[in-house]
Amino acid sequence: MVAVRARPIVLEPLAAAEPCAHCDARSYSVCNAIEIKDLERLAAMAVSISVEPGRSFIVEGDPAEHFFNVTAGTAKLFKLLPDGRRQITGFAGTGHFLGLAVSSVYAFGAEAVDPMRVCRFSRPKLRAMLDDFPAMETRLLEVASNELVAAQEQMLLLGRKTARERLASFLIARASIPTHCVAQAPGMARTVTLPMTRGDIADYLGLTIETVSRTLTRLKADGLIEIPSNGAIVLRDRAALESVAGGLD
Amino acid sequence: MVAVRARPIVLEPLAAAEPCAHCDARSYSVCNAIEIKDLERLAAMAVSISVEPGRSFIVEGDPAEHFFNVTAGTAKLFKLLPDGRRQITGFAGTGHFLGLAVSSVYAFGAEAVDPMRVCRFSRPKLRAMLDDFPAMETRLLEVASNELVAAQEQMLLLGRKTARERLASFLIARASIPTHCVAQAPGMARTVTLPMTRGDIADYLGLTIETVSRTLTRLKADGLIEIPSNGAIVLRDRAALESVAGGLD
DNA sequence: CTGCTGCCTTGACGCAGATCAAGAGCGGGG
DNA sequence: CCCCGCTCTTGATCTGCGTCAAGGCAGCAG
Repeated sequence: MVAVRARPIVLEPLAAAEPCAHCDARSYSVCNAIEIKDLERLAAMAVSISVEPGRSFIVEGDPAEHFFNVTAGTAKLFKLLPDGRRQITGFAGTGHFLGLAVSSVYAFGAEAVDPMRVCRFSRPKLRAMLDDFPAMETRLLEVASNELVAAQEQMLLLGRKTARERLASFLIARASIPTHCVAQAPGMARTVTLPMTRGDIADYLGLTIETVSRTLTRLKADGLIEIPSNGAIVLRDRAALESVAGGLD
Repeated sequence: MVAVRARPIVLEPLAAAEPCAHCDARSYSVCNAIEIKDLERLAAMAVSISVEPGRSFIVEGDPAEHFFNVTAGTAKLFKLLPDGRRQITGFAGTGHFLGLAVSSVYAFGAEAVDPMRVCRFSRPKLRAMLDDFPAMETRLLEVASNELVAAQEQMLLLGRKTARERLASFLIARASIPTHCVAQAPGMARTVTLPMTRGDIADYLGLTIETVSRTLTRLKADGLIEIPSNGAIVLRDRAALESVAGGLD
């Protein structure tokens, strides 16, 4: 196992509309602003890439030449301090759009958490596409607005919540991601799958690995969750978790 | 002095293009995507409002009926937990656009820090305007992208930086706001004015008032800053501050 | 002038979470 | 099968920042 940090391998350019029309991610993503008849043009500019776990496909500070669209798997997005401290600013799952930045360089890095597939677009080409299809730009603004709201929520978490509240908030938020939970009834999802490590969770919540581990153990002892395996957590008392996440009791 | 929390008073609807064409904020703001000949239409839908210090003009959870554009003064944007813990997610100065949210309710509150003027737009009207002028939507996406980058930077600060690093970062960031510093040469601004209280700074940086006060005192003792008055700080050693802000030494 | 009211500073002390350290579980390779 | 490497858990101790408490100081009203 050598040179894992090398650039990901380009697999196939998408020649026809086919791949976009049948893409799993389309219904979640910005692409759904494009009508089927125009999908061919979108497909022509996209390049499908697979990224293996641990490999990074966006490097903070590199020239921002591409946009990405996640079609499978999960990425962690992060910023680093020179001494190695890391803050994960978000996890990008299926349908997530990456690379929004006016600047000429990426403001964050991105690395695959599990086996991923992404669609890659060149910035100038996507810009041209946006000029031709204002609906897509509207959709993009919508996405950006939602992320802004999520970012504000995360600032509240990082600035003002306790470790216990952070973990509860994290689990509740994860439970509402369709891809990553086994839904019983709407809003009643019980089992949350966590593709990322404890270290990733710690860096996302502004804590250490040890505190994450201890806090999960305590939530389990309190009967709020079960931990069947490292990659899964069962929400036993969702109402109580929500109340903890909101800063009550 | 009673009922300070009441709704702000509407002053004058803007009848002609005049006020927009001569607006101090136009060059900073999204409005500069609109050509002069179309400004009249923009002016027709705007309502100019003045907000006195301490008065809130956006309430978290209220129906999101309006967008705002700051034309003078500074607002603090914040989220609250039920027990009163507060996280200020940003300060909005002249030219800042507020209210981006797909949701039907505001995701944050906004309160004037100093005497403010804002332009208010109804959401449906602005939506119609955006459909007619895609350039404005493009500009808005640009603004949203920049805020997203700033939000990620703030997450790094809140999740991973020490109190000293947070204050240094805050002062450096403030120094690059044209309205709030006395610029000597480009990038060489020395005096930063701080319209907000220590409590506001604390809630912005995820600290307490006491820690903000102590940390500023220590930065002063170390010769990095001077504190001529409560509302102003002189950056004596900008390079050293930048290095502290970046997590070095 | 005096007293009041906010805001800020400073000091003493406590605690949530970080750090340091030692296993425990577990999957993969030989 | 055992060994190795990795992640996770758990315990002991430390510490940066929060909490509690006591003034200082400037602006304003009377």
